[in-house]
Amino acid sequence: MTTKLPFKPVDEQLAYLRKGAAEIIREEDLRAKIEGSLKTGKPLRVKLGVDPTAPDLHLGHTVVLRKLKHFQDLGHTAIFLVGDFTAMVGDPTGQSETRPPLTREQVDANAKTYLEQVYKILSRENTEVRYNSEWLGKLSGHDMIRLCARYRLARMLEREDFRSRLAGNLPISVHELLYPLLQAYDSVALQADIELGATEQKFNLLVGREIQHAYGQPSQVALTMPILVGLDGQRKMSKSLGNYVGITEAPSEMFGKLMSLSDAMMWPYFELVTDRTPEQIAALAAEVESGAMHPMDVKMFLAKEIIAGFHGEAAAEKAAAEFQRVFRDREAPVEAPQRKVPRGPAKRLTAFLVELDLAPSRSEADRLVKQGGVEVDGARISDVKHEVDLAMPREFLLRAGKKKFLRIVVE
RNA sequence: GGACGGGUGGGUGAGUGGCUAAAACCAGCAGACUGUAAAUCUGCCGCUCCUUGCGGGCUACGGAGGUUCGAAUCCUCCCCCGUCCA
Repeated sequence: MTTKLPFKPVDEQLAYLRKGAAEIIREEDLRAKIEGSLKTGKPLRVKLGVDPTAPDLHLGHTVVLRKLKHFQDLGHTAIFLVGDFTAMVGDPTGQSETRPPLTREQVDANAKTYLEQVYKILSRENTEVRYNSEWLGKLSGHDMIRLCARYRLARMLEREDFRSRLAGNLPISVHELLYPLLQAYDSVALQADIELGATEQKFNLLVGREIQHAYGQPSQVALTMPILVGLDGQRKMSKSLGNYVGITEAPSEMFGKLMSLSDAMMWPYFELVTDRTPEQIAALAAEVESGAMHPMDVKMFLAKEIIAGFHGEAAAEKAAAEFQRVFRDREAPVEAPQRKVPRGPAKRLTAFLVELDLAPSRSEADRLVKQGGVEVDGARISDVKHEVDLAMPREFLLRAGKKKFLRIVVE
């Protein structure tokens, strides 16, 4: 036995890939493709396309990236497709309204930041990064018409967001209909064997299957991942809803956010954003159920594990310790972010809060103080007229609301 | 091109001349209770000024003008969305 087997057995691969997946269309096809690659020794081409619209990734984005990594782990080819061309079209998926297209500069800048973050999950060396302007930018008018001729309007309008917008008398621009076709054409150009996406991408992925077929290629397998519900436990994690955990956020920040998850919500998180196996997760759930473990402790595992993935073990431990100290033991944080302030005459506390970005407006600061949400060195200040003495160099801890702390250094 | 309906605060959505900074609900924020969870309760929820008061000023109902002592509400023009017909 000198030849090293590049791929694991079919069933083992399948089990690994199935983990956390919402749907695999069709699973038989996936099995066949894996078998084929075992025979020929050729890795499968797995495509994940992203719109470089939001350059700040959050945990929601990592769900599908993690699945791509799984393919990578198994020795297949991860194709990270930057939809630089399609971003300028604006993907309507999941949007209740037309998305504003981006300019070339925005797209380039976003793509760059995007990739840096992506490599926190994917292996840099083994990822094939492509830009779809490479082929979409070269399509002639004739090519476009040929592409459009391959699909039917009625089928296009079956898509949920088109249908509901139509029903709700909301605008649909014609170019939005092109988006699924262009995405499908990407699969043709890349000769994708598998395309990944969130469940909301299902329609687009299926169009890919049909278009590939129309262009004489075998249809890709569509593998969808569930959408990660945000911290509010209600809606999809997204930056604009503010219910997200950014992957570049500070460990302590992440920790606080993850701990604010409801108990029930931590299970999907274990499943979708950690590497625990379904069996391990089930075992934990059983322990919580039986009372052998406190849900909060389990949630702390979760938080630590996620943070360790982005910031390392040590940082995760530190964040956990700090969390315990501040919130469980109600002590002052050791590591509140510091802010240096020049010496000067005394200042209204409310004005000071706005200046430090602890409140968006003077009125808001006023409310915060009146409602007892502001503390200086642990002492609640509820007098709106309170003035902060900045005459002499000194240090104090300022708290605004539940989570915001700043160590103020007057110099 | 024609006929008709519509555009209100972060969202849904009331409101047809003063009592409306604009109902209600959702979201959000703060406090209490907790495990910074959830649930619950209480309060807040445009900006700004101060004498922090059921206080003053400013801004706001697609845009611009106009009528009026007074406009989200009436008029004119414009922009945007949808429906039906072609």
